[in-house]
Amino acid sequence: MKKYYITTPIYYPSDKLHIGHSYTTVAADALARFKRQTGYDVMFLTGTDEHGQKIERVAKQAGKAPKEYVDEIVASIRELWKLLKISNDDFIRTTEPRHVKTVQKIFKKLYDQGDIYKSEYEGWYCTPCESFWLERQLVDGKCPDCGREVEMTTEESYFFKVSKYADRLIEYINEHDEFIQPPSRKNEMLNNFLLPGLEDLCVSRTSFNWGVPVSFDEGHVVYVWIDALSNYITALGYLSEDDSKFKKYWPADVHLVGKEIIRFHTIIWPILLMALDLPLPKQVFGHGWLMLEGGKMSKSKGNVVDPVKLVERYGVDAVRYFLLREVPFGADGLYSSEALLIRMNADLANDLGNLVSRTAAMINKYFDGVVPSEYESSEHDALIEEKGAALGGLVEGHMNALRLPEALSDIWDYIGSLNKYIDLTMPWILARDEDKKKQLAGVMYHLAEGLRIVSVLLTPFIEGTAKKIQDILGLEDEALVSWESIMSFGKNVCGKSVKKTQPLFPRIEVEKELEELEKISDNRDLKKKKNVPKKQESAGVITYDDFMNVELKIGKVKEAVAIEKSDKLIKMQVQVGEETRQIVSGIRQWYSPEEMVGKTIVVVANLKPAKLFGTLSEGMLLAAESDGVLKLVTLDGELPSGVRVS
RNA sequence: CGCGGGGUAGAGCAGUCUGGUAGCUCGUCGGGCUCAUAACCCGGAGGCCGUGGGUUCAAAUCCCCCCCCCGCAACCA
Repeated sequence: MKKYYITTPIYYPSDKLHIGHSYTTVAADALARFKRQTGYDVMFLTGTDEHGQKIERVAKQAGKAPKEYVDEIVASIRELWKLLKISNDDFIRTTEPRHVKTVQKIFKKLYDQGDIYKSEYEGWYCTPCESFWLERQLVDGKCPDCGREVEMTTEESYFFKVSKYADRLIEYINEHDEFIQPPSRKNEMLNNFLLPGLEDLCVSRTSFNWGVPVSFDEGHVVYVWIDALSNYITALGYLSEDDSKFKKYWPADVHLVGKEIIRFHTIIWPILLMALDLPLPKQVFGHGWLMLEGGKMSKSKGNVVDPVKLVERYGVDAVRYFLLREVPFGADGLYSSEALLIRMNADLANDLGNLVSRTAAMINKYFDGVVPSEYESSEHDALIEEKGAALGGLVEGHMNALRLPEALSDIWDYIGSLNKYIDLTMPWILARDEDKKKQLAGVMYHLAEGLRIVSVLLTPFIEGTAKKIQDILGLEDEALVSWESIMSFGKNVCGKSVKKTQPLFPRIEVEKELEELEKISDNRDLKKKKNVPKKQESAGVITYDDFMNVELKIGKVKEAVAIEKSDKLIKMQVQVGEETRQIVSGIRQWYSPEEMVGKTIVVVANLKPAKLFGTLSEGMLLAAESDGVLKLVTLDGELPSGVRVS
């Protein structure tokens, strides 16, 4: 039996997943299901990438241990995949022992064979900025950001000799056109990263703990990408007692990834595999993103689409269909509620749903619900038969090239042919003449058989709907819905009892529904606002002492300039008592640098300094924002700067 | 000159590699039909292919300049 190993990226559980993640996973699922249908032994892997500084930090903010924090999110991710009918064979978490142990072994192995070596990260260090600088970056030998003294510092780290394998990788990429897909990505990787030359990669960190510990050197954790990428082989049991799956499925046939992480999958990952003396994955496919009107999805833009809500409202098949059909695979697609509703109406309700309805209704009306076995052919049959018999091959071709929208498009082209076939043969006319009963029988048979083929081909994409159609057509026998059974336009449906039906998909009034959605999102915003005070009453209460930990002081803005190249930042020199602080703030949308000068503001004086846009900020100013309007917190009257606010 | 993607009918896109009648879906207008979920089928209208220049018998397509949008990168302490 031929095998097929397909993976999704492992997702980062710092927050709930949005429709973009669902897209990748649904696409991988459709491919996995298709391969199973066509006789492959499939391994479909997904999972979560749970380490790293960011998780450590957000967990802390939530007052939880990292593991506790990710456990909850991972549970919600598993729920989501269940909801979207994802048929993954395994789910790997990078915090599982099976993964951690193997990553440690991999790291050790590479260290022992000399591909990972310990060295020192050396550079000029500016303590307040917490930054390393190269000699050439220094301005007059001082920190280019804050102008203060820097000192030569070194930090211990492990490095991976990626440069050693670069030539081999370039050669491999050039000899295997199918390795990086779509092809435009290949040039991007070669020109931007590989050909200019690779520097050895720093593969350990000492600045945080939430990671896979380096087994032979306490205090170091493995660089998160080495950790994460390894999931594709640790999940198969590589270097474990039972590596039968690894032997069976590796190398992967497809790593499906978002375009933002192609680089890691086509450079670091293959080099890691080369160092381990393992075969490379056959293909890394970087698909595009689902964009929203107004740009990329992101939390800060407040435009994240919750897949759970969509499925609850429209059903899993509508959501799956939309994702797989609407987005050109390999390029960016656009998500909008309107586009989703239009797809549902036009393709699912009108074309497919209605075709099933009218076919079932006619077979019931004219033949008591039984697909006739005896019939006469008509001049329009040939097209339906030929297209029907060829459809499986067309779809298979597209699927093998990962062209999912095109596969669906071809299926819908056939659905269109069936709808047209009804108009051409005009069965309602034939039904008036008893002599034409056999011609009518021929029409019914072709429609039912055509729909049988459609239902089989739809299975990997929208299984629920496919099963419904098969139920209506009375196709209980597995042999009648097998892949082999649709390779020819046969008489498979003859004699089957066809049920009367309810519509497969409702027609939705787009305008009304959009208004409805608008209301719902308004309500949601209201709820959010109402919830805030409640929280503070309970868990969020702080003591007086807690509050006094925050040192708020009066400050006067002496100078203010916009930071060039940044849209939002203003750099200010603020007088706080005796000292002058540099504060960087993202308020340019609301205040110009000129109007900031002379303002009396409230400053958080004991905030840890941080770098924004490469510029040091020693504190933060208070302001309030609502619905896109931001107002500074200022003083009602005059007081000297430096005075404590409490 | 940071990197990349894009500007084609009212909307969303294909066509550009390999020049030769500008195409698809939705919408819109008109017609047909009544088996069906106001659905289905047919037809029409609607495009200086971002601007300007060049190559060519011929440019959406190749070359050059410019304009605009978006994403990435750096950030909204």
